[in-house]
Amino acid sequence: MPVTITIIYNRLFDTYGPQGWWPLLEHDGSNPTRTGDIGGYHPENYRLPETQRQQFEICIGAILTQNTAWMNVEKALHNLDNINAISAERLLELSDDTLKDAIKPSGYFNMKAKKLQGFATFWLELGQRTPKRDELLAVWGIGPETADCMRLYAWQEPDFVIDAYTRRILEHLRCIPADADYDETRAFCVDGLEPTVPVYQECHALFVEHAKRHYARRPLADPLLG
DNA sequence: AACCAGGACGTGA
DNA sequence: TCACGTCATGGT
Repeated sequence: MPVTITIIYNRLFDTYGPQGWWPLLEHDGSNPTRTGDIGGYHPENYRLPETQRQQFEICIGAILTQNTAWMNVEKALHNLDNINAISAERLLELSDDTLKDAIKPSGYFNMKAKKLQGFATFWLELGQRTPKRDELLAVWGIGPETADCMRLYAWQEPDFVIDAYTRRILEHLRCIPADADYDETRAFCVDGLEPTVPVYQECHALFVEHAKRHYARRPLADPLLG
């Protein structure tokens, strides 16, 4: 009996419950918010984002979190918020040095400053429209995962997100071959899973939560070793 | 104190 | 196509 994505999803959801992604700096507090080291989650509220500001925040967060711990991204987002730069117009008004300084905690600040400026320009050209996946991929600095994150969380389009954690888990469970690429991994996830935005959002977030707990690359420091 | 984090791009073979 | 180097800060 092969392990299907449905079985995995149901077990993860039973274990961890709704994750409330994508985390936002601020949102309607009437909905339950996960407390802990990192705020901003909004379990069971699938109506976010409700403003263009939140939509833009998700997009730049998706860029800033490339190969970077979310905690560091949060610092960068707070810095940008403090200079009122969570908006395409304001972000483009910043000098390179000001922008780099604000996002420094998220690492790769030279690259990411360029990526944010490129995306902000694209955002303004886009207007109110929902970007197609290919349009996002054509923007320098936006690859498959970032594009899917933007569409799934910022624009509520049912694009399944594959990240390193998802690959690691599915490979370990022998659901996909070791050399599976993005699209092959995505095909496994999409096949059999209810193609709705809430399910896709939760599934991605649940993979991350599960991997953080059980798929660390190396064991955590053991006090026995001094 | 090394190891790695919610990737993407440029390069050479 | 593809394997590999580069980008960089901060938590554990």
